[in-house]
Formats: sequence, C-alpha cells, structure tokens
Amino acid sequence: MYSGSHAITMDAKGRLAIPSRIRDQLVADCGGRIVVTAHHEERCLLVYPESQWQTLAPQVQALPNIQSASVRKLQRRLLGHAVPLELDANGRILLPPTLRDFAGLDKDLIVAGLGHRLEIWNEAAWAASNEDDSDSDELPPAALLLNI
Amino acid sequence: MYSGSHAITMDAKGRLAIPSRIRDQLVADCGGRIVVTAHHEERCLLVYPESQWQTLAPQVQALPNIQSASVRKLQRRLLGHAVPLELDANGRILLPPTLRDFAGLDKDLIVAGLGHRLEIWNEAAWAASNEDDSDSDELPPAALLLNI
DNA sequence: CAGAATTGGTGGGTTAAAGTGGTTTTTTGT
DNA sequence: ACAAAAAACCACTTTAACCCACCAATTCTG
Repeated sequence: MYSGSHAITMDAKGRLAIPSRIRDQLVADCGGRIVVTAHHEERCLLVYPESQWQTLAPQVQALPNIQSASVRKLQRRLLGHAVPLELDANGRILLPPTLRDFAGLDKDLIVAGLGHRLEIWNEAAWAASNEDDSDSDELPPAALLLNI
Repeated sequence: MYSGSHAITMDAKGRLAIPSRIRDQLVADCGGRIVVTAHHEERCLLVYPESQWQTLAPQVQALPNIQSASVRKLQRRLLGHAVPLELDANGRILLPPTLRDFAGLDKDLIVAGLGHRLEIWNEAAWAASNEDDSDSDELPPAALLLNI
C-alpha cells in the first residue's frame, strides 16, 4: 500500500531516483520490476509493480474495441505507453522520452503513492490538479457511504 | 504482449527500424515475418505477427457483406491493404508507398504496442489522438469496472 | 556535543548497442 | 535492354546501460 507524495528531480538523461521508502516496498513487492505507463485521462504517469500490471493489462486488452473509439483511446493510453522498467543499482529508473513528453516532465517531479500504484507528475501540474476544484461529476454511491 | 510507444524515423526510401524491444519479441513470435495493413477507422497502420494474422484474416473474410457497406469497408481496409513483410538484417522493414500514403507517414513516426498487435502512426497524428477528448461514445460497462 | 560513518540522492564518463543515412548490387517490370 | 525499385552491405551518430565518484543529510558513537 503506497502512500505519500515525494518531490524528486529528474536529471538530464531522464533518470529519476525512487524515494527510498517507496523503493524498499517496490523491491519487496516485485523485486524492483515495474511497469510505467500513461494515465488514461490526465497528463501523469502510472507505476505498477509488475505483478499488478499482469492482472490489469489483459483486462484492458480484452475490451472489445471495434466500434468504440473511447476504448481504443483507453488502450492506447494504457497499453500503448506501457514500458517495463527495472530499478538500477542506484535505485533509479530511466524514463523513455515518449513518457517524459507525455507527462510534460522536466526537472522537478512529484512521486505519489496511491494504494496499489504510484503516480508521477510534473511538480507544477500536481500542484495545479490539487488546486483545481472544477470537477464536473458527482461522487458515486459507494463513496457517499464513507465517513472520512 | 506488445506495449509501449517508440519514436522512430522513416528514411526517404520508406525504411523504418523496429525498436529493439519490440523487435526481439517479434522475432520470438514469428521469426520476423509480419503483416502490415490499414486500420479500419483511423489513419494508422496495424502490424500483426504472421501467426496472428492467419487467424484474423479468415474471420474478416468470412463476414457476410452482401447487405453491409460497413463490412465491405472493413474488408477493404483490413484485407485490401495487407502486405506481408519481413525484417531485414538491420531489423528494418520497407513500407510500400500505398501504406505510407494511407497513414500520412513522413519522417517522424510512432510505433506503439497494443497487446497482440502494433500500430504505426504519423507522430503528429498520434499526439493528436492522445490529446483529443472529443470521443462521442461512452466507455462500455466492462471498462467501467476497471480499477486502474 | 563533535566527529565519523552510513545512507540517500545526484552527476558524469565510458562502452556497447541501437538507430540512421548512404552506396552499391541485384532484381523486377516495362 | 533499360529504368526503377528493392535488397544487401557498410559506415556513422546517437542513445542507453553500466560503472564510479561526489555531496548532503542523518545517524551513530566516543
């Protein structure tokens, strides 16, 4: 169960060091083998332990897509950007240029734990998405039962 | 299971190098023998390992088409553009001009893995299709159950 | 409390591999 | 037989993987 947000920096080569707290857990969960991909709606990256991904990916692939442009888009986002990566000796990963571009990443990033996955954001975009109150949709019934 | 997006360049002769990550898997799956064809709705190319294509093509061909213009269009796109190709010694393929024209390919391309197949896009068109939120249709119920 | 040691994070250089561009030879089609 | 296109070959540039070194911060220890 990942949680918390961490500010980190990406160097000129596109390498970023996973914060040690998260790293320890990633190594425990999956030996440091992860899959990084694009979020289906927002300009951020998703990080899954390999085992998580192996249950999610086939479900996404199996969606019927012949007559649904939005399913195809979902598949392009999730499958079409997914790259398996492994932590190097220094606990870093090298993000491919396509993923850097997708999420608009430059030097300053946020890595956030969200339960079974992580998210990687451009620091400014992360701040903006926390700022923004303009969500158009309502919370679903299950959420209304929560007592926070 | 193919995944990930890779930016590559096509040279003036229409040659393009399949990214090594994907290439290794293609060689493992089908010895580098592939079939490239046109997408039925979008201006991109589809790449199947030969074995995949041999199960898909007969199904498309067998669709009743007497009274359905859309089936005939589907068949023209998928069957009518399909070309068998083989990776050369440098891991490249030579795309016929008709397919280049169909997908509006020039120098900068994206090759994306989408499960059992690949897609080849003009780089600008790929970016636009990721950007575009104007999907008219809703996600199907199966997709709504996903917990990404 | 001061100094030493360790850990986490960062940056750079080297080597091997991948990607790209061009030239020549062979084939194909007219 | 000739022209055009594709295949094969070769050479160069760029990138990624690996290694090592450094700095900062925190912790441990005398």
